[in-house]
Amino acid sequence: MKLKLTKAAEKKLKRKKILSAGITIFAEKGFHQTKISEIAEKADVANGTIYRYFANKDDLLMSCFEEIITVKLNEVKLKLEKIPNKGDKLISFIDAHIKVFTENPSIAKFMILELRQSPEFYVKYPDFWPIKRYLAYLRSLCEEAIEAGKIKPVNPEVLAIMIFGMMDYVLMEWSLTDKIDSLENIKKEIQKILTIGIKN
Amino acid sequence: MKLKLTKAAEKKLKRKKILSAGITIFAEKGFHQTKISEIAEKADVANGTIYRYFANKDDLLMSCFEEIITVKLNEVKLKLEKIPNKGDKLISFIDAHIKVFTENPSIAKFMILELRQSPEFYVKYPDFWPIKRYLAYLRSLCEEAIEAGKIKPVNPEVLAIMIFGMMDYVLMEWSLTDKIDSLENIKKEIQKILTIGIKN
DNA sequence: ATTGACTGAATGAACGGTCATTCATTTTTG
DNA sequence: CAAAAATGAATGACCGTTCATTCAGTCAAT
Repeated sequence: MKLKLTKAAEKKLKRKKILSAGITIFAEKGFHQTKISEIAEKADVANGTIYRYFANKDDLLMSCFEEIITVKLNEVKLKLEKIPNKGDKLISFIDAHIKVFTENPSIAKFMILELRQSPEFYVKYPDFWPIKRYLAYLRSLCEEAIEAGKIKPVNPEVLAIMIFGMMDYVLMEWSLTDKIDSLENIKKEIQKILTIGIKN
Repeated sequence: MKLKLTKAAEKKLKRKKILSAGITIFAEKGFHQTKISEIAEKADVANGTIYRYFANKDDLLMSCFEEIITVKLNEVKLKLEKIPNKGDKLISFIDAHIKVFTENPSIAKFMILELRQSPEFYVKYPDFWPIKRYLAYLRSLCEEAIEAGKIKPVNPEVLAIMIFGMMDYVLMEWSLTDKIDSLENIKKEIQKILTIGIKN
């Protein structure tokens, strides 16, 4: 028996297919090196079809971000929900972040490389910047940890940005070279440095 | 009396002029949004002249990086030379880095934004990646501090990447928004967190 | 059950604007 | 007056986007 899908469901499915192809190819080649025609081919649709789902190439990229951030933020939240004490979540965040963003290679590459290349879009569409939601969540973890007295009363905004930036760059180096340590070691090192500092 | 320059000196001067125009305009608009003709105009040369000094647009961008990194790395080194004890340099690095990369707005923007957008070039020309020299210096500071017993024996490679990435992202947020604290506060916060950690 | 008109999705060839790059010519230099 | 350097108009490749056309599914009428 062939599954019968409603029209709306089919549309959503095709949209997802284009997004998924976009994520893969943007990750592989970067925004400017990626041709719409390549994404179309990978998604098994015609060039023009993409424009029935997305206004233009910019919009497609931003939608890919949106998609990934939504999915990944939920995954991270889910992982951290299991931790009973609110104040303890911050340190586990590093764990969850690394897991969630490295388990699928093409998504990892998309986030790590494409995101880095996107101040161009940050400047263009500041209101739709999807990372803001992710950073806001991280900041809320910092605030909770401070309130719980688990960590020192530093500026939560700055701390969140520091943690995110640090992991972003570490993961970029990790994904582009093979000289750097294993992720497991990196994770431990980051957690250690962040919690107790480097001072002897 | 008009200064007489040798041919070689004049050539170097024109090269610098093009580089300086490149840095300014790349910083303003990003690589892909910048037209060679704009750089030519700013540098007061013809389009074609640029191609007598640089192989192509990629090469020009990479040379701009090269130029900035060389100059700025020297400035940072100079600042840190004044610190007598080798082990103490690492914490002052944060100070020097922020000063050197924010004192000239267009250079700051170039480094902070253009560098972020360049994994594309990192992948294309890994051997010429100029940031490597900067990171290598930072790593050597970490190693010295460890040897001197000033900081805990963490992995210096990872620590250098963490510090660089952290500052890169913080400076990007700082340069693109006005919500974030003053640089002076940010600097202190980073140094505090890095030295003594966040744990209560 | 068959027909055929209707609808909106999908198509992909073609368009058009944009630059990076070239090179025949001019200008400068020594 | 060579030779080298600089010029900038012209070239042509590239690719995002469009839109006239095709196609597939739906359904009302017979």
